[in-house]
Amino acid sequence: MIDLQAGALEVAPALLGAVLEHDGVAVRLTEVEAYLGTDDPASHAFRGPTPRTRVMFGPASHLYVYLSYGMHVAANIVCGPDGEAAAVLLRAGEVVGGIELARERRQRARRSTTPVPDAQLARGPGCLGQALGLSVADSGSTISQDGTPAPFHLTGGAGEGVVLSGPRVGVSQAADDAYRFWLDGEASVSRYSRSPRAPRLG
DNA sequence: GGGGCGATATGCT
DNA sequence: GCATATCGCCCCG
Repeated sequence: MIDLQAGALEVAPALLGAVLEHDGVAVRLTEVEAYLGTDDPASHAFRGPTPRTRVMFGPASHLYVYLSYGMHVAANIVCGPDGEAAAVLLRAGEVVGGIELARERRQRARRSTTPVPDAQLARGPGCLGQALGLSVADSGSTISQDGTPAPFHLTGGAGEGVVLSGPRVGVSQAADDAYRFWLDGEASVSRYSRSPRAPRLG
């Protein structure tokens, strides 16, 4: 059982290997990123609460979902104490349950009909959101770890496999902090891509 | 594996 | 109003 009330830098690596289940599909998390809150210029919470980011400021064990580029949904697990806007972005995972349903959802969200390899069904934040069938309406949903009825269930995690870390993907602020964590050797881990707006490495 | 672009809610000015 | 966005996909070498 993962202590989601801990800080994002502690929760993020602990989530690797954990399985998140929702609406018929289960994903084993292989890649995540920590976002620290109002102290973190890359976090959506940096400039204080807004209607969209309100849930990040609430208690842990809830989901923060937002729309990206008008067509992708990305999901974060809210962590830290109530009032602190810590969260962990779910970047990628391996579909370990409901794979047929995940395929259908991904296929429907795509324009082309070229088949998606199984390892890529939840590779990337937008793809993971599609595989789980998420929408922004799921923002604020509760996550259960003990079997209590809830729209989202989290099991396992904490200490399996080799955890590597590096800079977060696509962030222009604090672009050199190693707040991205992933499991070594997993095919479902997305390729690293630095934000074009991030300052050049010195 | 690099480059270009879609398609739109959000939040600042 | 408008720049931006925790992206993904296709096309081209």
